[in-house]
Amino acid sequence: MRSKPLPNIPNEKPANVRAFCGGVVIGQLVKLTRAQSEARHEVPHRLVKAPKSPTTPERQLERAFARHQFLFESEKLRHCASVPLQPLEVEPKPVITPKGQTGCATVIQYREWSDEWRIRTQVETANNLPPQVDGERITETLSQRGAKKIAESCEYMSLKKGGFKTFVTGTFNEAARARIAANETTIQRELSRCMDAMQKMYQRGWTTDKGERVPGHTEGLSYCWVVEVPKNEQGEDNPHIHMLLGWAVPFAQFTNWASRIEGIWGNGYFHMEKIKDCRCAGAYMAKALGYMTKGQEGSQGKVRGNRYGISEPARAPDWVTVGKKQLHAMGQIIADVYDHITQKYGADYRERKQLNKRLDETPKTAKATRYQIGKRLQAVRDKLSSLPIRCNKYQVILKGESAQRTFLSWALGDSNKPPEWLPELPSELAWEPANTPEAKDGHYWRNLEKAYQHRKRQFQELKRQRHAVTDEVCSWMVEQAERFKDAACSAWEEYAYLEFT
DNA sequence: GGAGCATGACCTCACCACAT
DNA sequence: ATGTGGTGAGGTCATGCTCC
Repeated sequence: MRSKPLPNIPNEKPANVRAFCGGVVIGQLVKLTRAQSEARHEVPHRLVKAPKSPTTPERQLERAFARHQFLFESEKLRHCASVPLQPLEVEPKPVITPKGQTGCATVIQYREWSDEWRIRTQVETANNLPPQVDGERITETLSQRGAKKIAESCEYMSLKKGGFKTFVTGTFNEAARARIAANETTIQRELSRCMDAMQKMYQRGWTTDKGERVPGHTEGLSYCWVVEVPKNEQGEDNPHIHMLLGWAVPFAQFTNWASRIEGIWGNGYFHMEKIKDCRCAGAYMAKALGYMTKGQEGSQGKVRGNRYGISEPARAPDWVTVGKKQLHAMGQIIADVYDHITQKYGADYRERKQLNKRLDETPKTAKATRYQIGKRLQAVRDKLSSLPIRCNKYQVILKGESAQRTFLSWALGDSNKPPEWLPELPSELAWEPANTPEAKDGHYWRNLEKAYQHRKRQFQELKRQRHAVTDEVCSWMVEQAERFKDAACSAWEEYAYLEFT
């Protein structure tokens, strides 16, 4: 029986093969061709003339390999029987960071607009300088961060401000394209000029062509735009922008309003479309920017300047740190929760991923199939979003105050049975938040102190050998040490002030 | 996956001047 | 009163590496 092809069976240059098996050198066997082999069988003084089914070199080779395999396996078994196996560490020991450890902490944050709590570990990163940034800013793709900011803005607007209300597609006419190509202007510059004017119109109000006065707004205009530069059929750059506006007007004013804004744009078409379901604005944008969620492969067209923009009122406020505690066991606790969630709901996450992929691969024309996939996808999404928790290896996000309370009291070692979205917590893993780490617990201060101690030792050493140096050098050393101490102290004050006030 | 880090490029904002 | 545009001050963004 041959389960898999034999390795290294030479086809053309068999003489090169030198594999040891059962005392036979395979190369020599293979050297014999079928004709040679048959000739050998036809020796005159043998009773049996050439056999009907001669043992071919291939067959011999197979046998040799089988024998070798057998010997090898039995040798392995013998070895395993005589040498006892080392016990494997099945359950790794929980990692608990000692209290008072420098440079790491548990951070508790809150985001009001989504009513979410985030508990994460924070570690001071290596003090690496970021790369130098200079020259023109040219981007080829929308960054992950940009896509995230846009998605968050849509969510924020939907939850807090009634959502974006108008979807805009703006194009550039030939003259504008030529000016962009000639570096006379940038897309962003054109946009900011337009947004400046629109912002003023929004806040000051305006008069319709029928003489009707439309009052302005006290708050700023919410908007969010993204640039896209696909190639047209002739292979030329065809830049255009997609924009979401938190501004809509009654139907009677719409035409006048839209043509007025198109006038402000002045670079070509500025197509405005009322968003029917304001909570789905994010979907509009995602649809317009198919690539937004599709990783970073390939170029999406070169853009000089920024690739997207979000006005201040439309920006989703960031997380606010409400507490900073000892790291202690929190890193391990988060890792355990992540393990638990991926195990318990793994099937759902996998299904979501699979359905997303299938939806992506299904052509737009197959409406019925797409509808079916979409329906199942929605069901899985709903199921997952009904969980009060989501997490990755380094952070846990909890929806609402009660989930946050449940999580924290569980992490602190509450003996009550945890909800199904949390694992059992071994008692030795209970989190001890202890005292809040201060700036002094960071690497920065520790290093500063170390450096000062080093200088001090250097100086004392020199002082002991004073006879070896001149008074001048000695006083210079004193001055240096003192100067360093002053610099360190003032740097410390500045640092502590920045960090905690 | 998310965030800190430093920095240049370029944008946004508030305000002002001027035209209609 | 409204529209338009200029200006300086201050704000935002992208970038790559690193860590967990």
